[in-house]
Amino acid sequence: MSVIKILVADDHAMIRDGVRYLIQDEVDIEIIGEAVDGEDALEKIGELKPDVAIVDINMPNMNGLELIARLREEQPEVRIMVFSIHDEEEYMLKSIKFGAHGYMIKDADREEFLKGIRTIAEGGKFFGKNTEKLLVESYVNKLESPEPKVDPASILTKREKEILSLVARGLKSKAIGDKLFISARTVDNHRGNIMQKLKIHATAELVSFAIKNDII
Amino acid sequence: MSVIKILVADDHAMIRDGVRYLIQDEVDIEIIGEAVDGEDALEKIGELKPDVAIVDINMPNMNGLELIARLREEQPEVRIMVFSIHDEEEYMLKSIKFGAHGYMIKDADREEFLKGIRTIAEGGKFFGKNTEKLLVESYVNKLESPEPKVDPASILTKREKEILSLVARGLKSKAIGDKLFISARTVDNHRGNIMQKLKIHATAELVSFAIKNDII
DNA sequence: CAGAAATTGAGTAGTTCTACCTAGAACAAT
DNA sequence: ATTGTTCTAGGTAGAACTACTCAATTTCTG
Repeated sequence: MSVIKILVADDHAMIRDGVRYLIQDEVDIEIIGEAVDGEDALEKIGELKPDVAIVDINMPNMNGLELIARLREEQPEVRIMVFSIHDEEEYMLKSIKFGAHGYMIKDADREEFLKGIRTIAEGGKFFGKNTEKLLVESYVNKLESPEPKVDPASILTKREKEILSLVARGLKSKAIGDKLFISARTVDNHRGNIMQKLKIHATAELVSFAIKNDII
Repeated sequence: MSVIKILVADDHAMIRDGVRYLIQDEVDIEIIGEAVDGEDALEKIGELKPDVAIVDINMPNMNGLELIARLREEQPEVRIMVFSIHDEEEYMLKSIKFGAHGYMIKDADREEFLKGIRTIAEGGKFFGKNTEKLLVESYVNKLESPEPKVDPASILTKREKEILSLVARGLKSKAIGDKLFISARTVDNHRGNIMQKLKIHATAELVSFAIKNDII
C-alpha cells in the first residue's frame, strides 16, 4: 500500500503537534495538512485530498459533526477519524451517525492511535478501547427505547447557532441584537425558530442544550 | 544558566507528547518526568525535583488547583506553570490565587510557550497573550466593585439550590412549584433571591451558573 | 437563472420572568 | 426569649420571552 496521507483538523495547536509527534517515525503515514477549524478543514480537504481526516468535535466556525456530515456528502472518498476528548456515549454515537469511520479519545496510546489510522485507511472501522463497550451498551439501550431522539445541533443554521451561543452566555435579545447589529425582533424570531426545531419551550432548556452540545 | 528540568502533569497523553515535541530541540530545557494525574504529579515532583512543573487544571484524583496549593506548601521551590484549555478569567484567577507562577492556554504557539517556561524558571511570572488582557479587565473590575466577586454556590440555601437545579433543567416556575408542592409565586421569590445573591439578571445566566457549578 | 433556504423585520397576544414590596410560620442560635 | 435565617406566599409593574402570523432581501444551490 502507498503512503497514507492524513490531514489533522483541530483548533488546538498542541493536539496537532501531538499527532505530528506520534507519526513522525512512521514511513507509511504522512501529514499533508492541518486545519484550525471546521471551515478551514472542509476547504483544505477539498484541495489536498487526504486519505484520512482526523477531526476534533469541538471546533470554531463549523463543529466536527457538521464537518463530518458535509464531508460524507461532498467527499465520500475521505476516511474520517474522530479524535475527541469526550468519551461519552453521546458524542461517539453522534459521530457514527454522521458517518465517521473511527472514533478515538485523546488518551489513546501510540499503538492504538496508529492502528486506528491504518485500519480505517484500509477501509475498516475502528473504535478505541474505551469506546467499544459504549457501543455495546448503546445498542442494548436502543433495543429498549426506539425513540427517534431529536437529532443534533446540525439542523440549526450558522446564524441560529451564533444566536444560541449568545443566549447561552446569558445575553438578552436586546443585547444580542446590539452585538450583531440586528433588531431584537429578529433575534426573537431566530430564538423562536431554534426552539421550534429543537422542540424546546424555555430559555433554560435552550441554555442547557447549548452547553450539552458545545454551542458556546 | 543550567538546564531547566521540567515535569509535565496532564492526563492527556496527547498533550504530554505535544509538549515533548515543542521542547525536543531546545538544549536548555529538558523533560525529566511526566505525571498522569494530580497525585502522581505530587509524588513524582517530590522525587524528581524539577525546576518547573507544567500542570493541567482538570486532572483525575487531585485537580490542578489543589495540586498547586499543596506544591506551594510542601515544595515552594518548584515553579508552576498552568497549562489549560480554559481561557476564562475564573480559572486563571483561581490558579494565581492558589500560587501558580504562570498561566498559558493550550493554543499558545511555540515561541510563547518556550518564553513562558524560561521566564518562570528564572523567577518571573508569565501569562499568555490571551490571558493578560483578562488580568487587566479583572483588575479594573475589582477597582469598580471592591466586592470579592460572589464565589461559590455556598451562599445559596438548600432550597435555593434545589430550585436552581430545577430551573437549570428547563422547568418553569409553575412546573417547579407543582413538583415541590409550593406556589409558583414562592418559586419566583426563590429565583429572585438567588439572582440577587449571584448578581444575575436572566434565566440563561442562572442555567450556565448552575451547570458551571455542578448544581444540576 | 430559477427555486430554495437563510436572514432580516414587524404585528399581535399571551405567558413568564425580573424586581421590587410586605409578612407570617418554623426553626436554630445566642 | 430575642434575634436571625429560611421558607412560605401574595401584590404590583414592567421587561422579556413564547408563539404565531406575514413579508422583503440576501445568499446558496441546482
